[in-house]
Amino acid sequence: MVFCNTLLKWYDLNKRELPWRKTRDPYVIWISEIILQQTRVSQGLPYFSKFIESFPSLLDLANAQEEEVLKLWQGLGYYSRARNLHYTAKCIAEKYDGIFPSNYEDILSLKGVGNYTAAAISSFAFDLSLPVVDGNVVRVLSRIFGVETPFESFSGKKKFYDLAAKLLDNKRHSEYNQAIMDFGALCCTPKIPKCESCPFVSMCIAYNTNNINKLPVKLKKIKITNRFLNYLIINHEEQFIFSKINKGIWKGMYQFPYIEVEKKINKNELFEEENWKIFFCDYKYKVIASSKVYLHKLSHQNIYATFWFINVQNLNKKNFKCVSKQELMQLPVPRLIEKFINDYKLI
DNA sequence: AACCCGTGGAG
DNA sequence: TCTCCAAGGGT
Repeated sequence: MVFCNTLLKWYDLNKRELPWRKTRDPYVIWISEIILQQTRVSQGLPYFSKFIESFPSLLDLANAQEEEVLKLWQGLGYYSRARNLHYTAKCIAEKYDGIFPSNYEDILSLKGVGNYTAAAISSFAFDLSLPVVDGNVVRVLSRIFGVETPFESFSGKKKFYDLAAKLLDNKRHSEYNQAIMDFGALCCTPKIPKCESCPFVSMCIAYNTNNINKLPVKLKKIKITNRFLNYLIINHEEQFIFSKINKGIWKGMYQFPYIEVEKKINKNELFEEENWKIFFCDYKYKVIASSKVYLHKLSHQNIYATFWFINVQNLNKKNFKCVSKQELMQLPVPRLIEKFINDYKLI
């Protein structure tokens, strides 16, 4: 009880003005929560504005094409969020008659909505008494209450959810949930937290045992693989070969055809690659130039990408999807492709 | 359970 | 340059 009173007092003085806090429209709150998954407010804010402007209501989103949604998401990353968002909008339009579900179980069942997001929507839009447990909450609770169990583990999840539920204010749930996340984002930050102005220093176990930098305990060490992609920039009769990606992390977006190789190789080795030969089989082609090597760092991959400018004399355009510069600009592309296009002023 | 998924900013 | 990681979720 002392905890939530202190927290709410801090919030009254320090809270951020954020556009999605001005509404109780579950659609708008849902959009904001999906955008903010693993994403900083400063990065997500402009996307939120664009998104709501383009799709003011759930039915606007449901009636859109997936490509439009991905185009608006371009540059934000984790593109499955955009695909799931669109899928779920259509699902709500059909299954729930366009009315956003108002109970926790139904909200949780939506694709792209997990424990955190379901609790957030339930709390912020419908004032249900559910604690949110996100990265901020885990960090704040682990430090103040000295919880050393990693949140990723099963027992860790139970500990943090139990503790969060116990601390939840029984009147101002929604504000309490906003407060603890703002507190984590502004005061109890991952690096160099502002302990000198923290209202919980006297009771904070991490602070008083000099363990601020050790909490929260995290398990996962992700493994990063290197990939070597050679994109083929084939401009034929004012059009580029440019096709839709049908699987993987960039599914639904577009890119140039590419030849992937196992390791860093030189030009002559590349031209002797089996996949290179298969791609160009009967074509008369000439390699005009190549780009620098782009290093594109993803969460699980380092992509080393080279773009090869190639002229093909006898290209059979029926075998490829070709688009004009104007069409290309309208299509959703991963950041890597966008950077290349900008660098070479293809558009 | 363990591993997968983007991008950019801070330090 | 390098590491960490941010309003997590799906498989």
